[in-house]
Amino acid sequence: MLQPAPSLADVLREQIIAGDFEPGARLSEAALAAQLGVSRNTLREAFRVLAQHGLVEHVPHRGVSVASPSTADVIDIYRARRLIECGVLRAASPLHPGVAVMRLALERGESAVEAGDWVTVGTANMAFHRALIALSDSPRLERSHGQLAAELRLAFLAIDDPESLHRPFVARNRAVLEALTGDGPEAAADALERYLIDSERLVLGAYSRMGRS
Amino acid sequence: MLQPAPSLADVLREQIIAGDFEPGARLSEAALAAQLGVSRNTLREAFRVLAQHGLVEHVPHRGVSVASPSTADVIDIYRARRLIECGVLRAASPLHPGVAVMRLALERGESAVEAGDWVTVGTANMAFHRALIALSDSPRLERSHGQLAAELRLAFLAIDDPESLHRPFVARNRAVLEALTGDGPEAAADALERYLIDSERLVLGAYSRMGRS
DNA sequence: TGGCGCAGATTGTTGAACAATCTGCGTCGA
DNA sequence: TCGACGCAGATTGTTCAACAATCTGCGCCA
Repeated sequence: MLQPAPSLADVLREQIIAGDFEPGARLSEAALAAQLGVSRNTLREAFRVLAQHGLVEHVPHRGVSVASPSTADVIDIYRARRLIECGVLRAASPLHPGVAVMRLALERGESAVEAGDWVTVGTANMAFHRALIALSDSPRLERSHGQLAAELRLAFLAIDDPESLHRPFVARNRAVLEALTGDGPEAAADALERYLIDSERLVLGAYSRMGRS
Repeated sequence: MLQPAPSLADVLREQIIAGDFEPGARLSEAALAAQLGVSRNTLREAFRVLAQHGLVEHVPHRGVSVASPSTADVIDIYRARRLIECGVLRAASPLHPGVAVMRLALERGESAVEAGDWVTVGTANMAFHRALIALSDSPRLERSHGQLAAELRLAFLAIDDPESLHRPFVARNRAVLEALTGDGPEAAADALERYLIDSERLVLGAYSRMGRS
C-alpha cells in the first residue's frame, strides 16, 4: 500500500511553515509556477487550499502573499486556542491512549532542550498540543486546531528568537501532562490556560518590541 | 462602494446549501462547468475552496461529490459544536451588543413558526447560533463554527422533515437567550448544552430511521 | 459464476492566449 | 512644489484545447 503522493498544496505548506518565504512575501504565480515546475492553473488550485487554511492571503487581482499575522490575529489565535484546547482537556480522560503520544512529544522536547536544538523544541511543543487535541477524538476539532497552529507558526517565524519562544514552555507542557494524570482534567485545563496566557504575552511582547502592528 | 461580486465558490455554496444537489451526488467537472458557464479550471478552483469547507468531498481521480455526513460525522459535528458554542457562551457578556442580533434572529424564528415556514425557522435557528458565536468577537471561531454549520446543514437536507427538525428548538433558543440575560453565562451555557444534546439525538434518530450509515 | 482486460469516460495537468485589473511613473496643471 | 491624471507594463483572472493518468463498466474467457 503506497502512501498517496503529497499534493502540491502539501509541498507548499511545508515550504511556508519551514520559513522558505518571508511572512508577508508576495507569491507571484508565474515565478512560483516555474520554480515548482507546475503550471499556473495547478498552482492556483493549491493557493485556494492554502488560503482556506489561513497560510496565505488572497486578494483578488492582487495575488497571494504569505500570511503575516498581525497583533490582532495573534490575540484571536490565542483566544481560540484557549477555548478549544482547554475545552478538550477539561473533557479528556487521563486514560486515553493519546496521553502516551503527548508524553512522547514532551520527551522529545525535553531531549531537544538539552541538545539546544530550539527548532526541534518548537516542533515538539506543537506536536504536544496537537496530541492534546487528539484526546477529543474529533477530526473537526483537529482540523480547526491545525489551522490555528499553522497560522501561529507564521507568527513564530516572524520572531527569530526560537529559544526564548519555545524553551520556557517545555516545563509547562510537563506540568500540564502531570496535572492531567495526577490531579485530573480540571487542574490540567487550568495549567494549560495559564500556559497559553503566558505564551501569548511572550509573543505579543516580542511583536511590540519589533514595532509590529 | 460596490460589494465585491460573489465568487464562484460562493455561488456554488449557496446552491449546495439550498439543496440544489442531492447530498452525495457527484459533481461532474465538465457538466457543471458547462451549466455554470465557466471553464473547468475555474470550477476546479472553486471545488478546492468548498472541499476545505467540508461542503464537498474530493477524492483524487474520482472527482468531487456533495458531502453527505455520516452518523459519525454528525456525532463529531455536535461534539465540536458543544465545545465551541458552550465555551463561547460561558465566556460571553450579557451586555455584548451581539445579544441584540441573537434576539433578532430568535424573533424571526418565532414569527416563522407562527407562519408555518419551516425553512425560515431553520435559517433563523442557524442565524441565532452564528450570532451566539459572534459574542466571542473571534473571526477564527466564527470561521470554524461556520464550517460546522455548513456541514450540519447538509445533514439536515438529508432529513426531509424540517418541521420536526427545527420547530422544537425555537423555544430552546429563547431559553438560552433568557438564561444569558437573566441568570448569566453559566446557566445559559448549561441550557445550550442540553439543547445541543437533544438536537443531536433528534438528527441521529432520523438518520437511524432512514437506515443511514 | 467469477476474474481479466479492454474501451470509454473522467479527472489531472499543461501551455498559450487574451481580458480585466493593478501598479508605478511621468506629465500636466494649479 | 505638490497633487491629480493617464498611460504603459506587469500581474492576475479566465478560457480553450489537448493530452496523460486513472477509474469504471462491460464483455469475454476460463
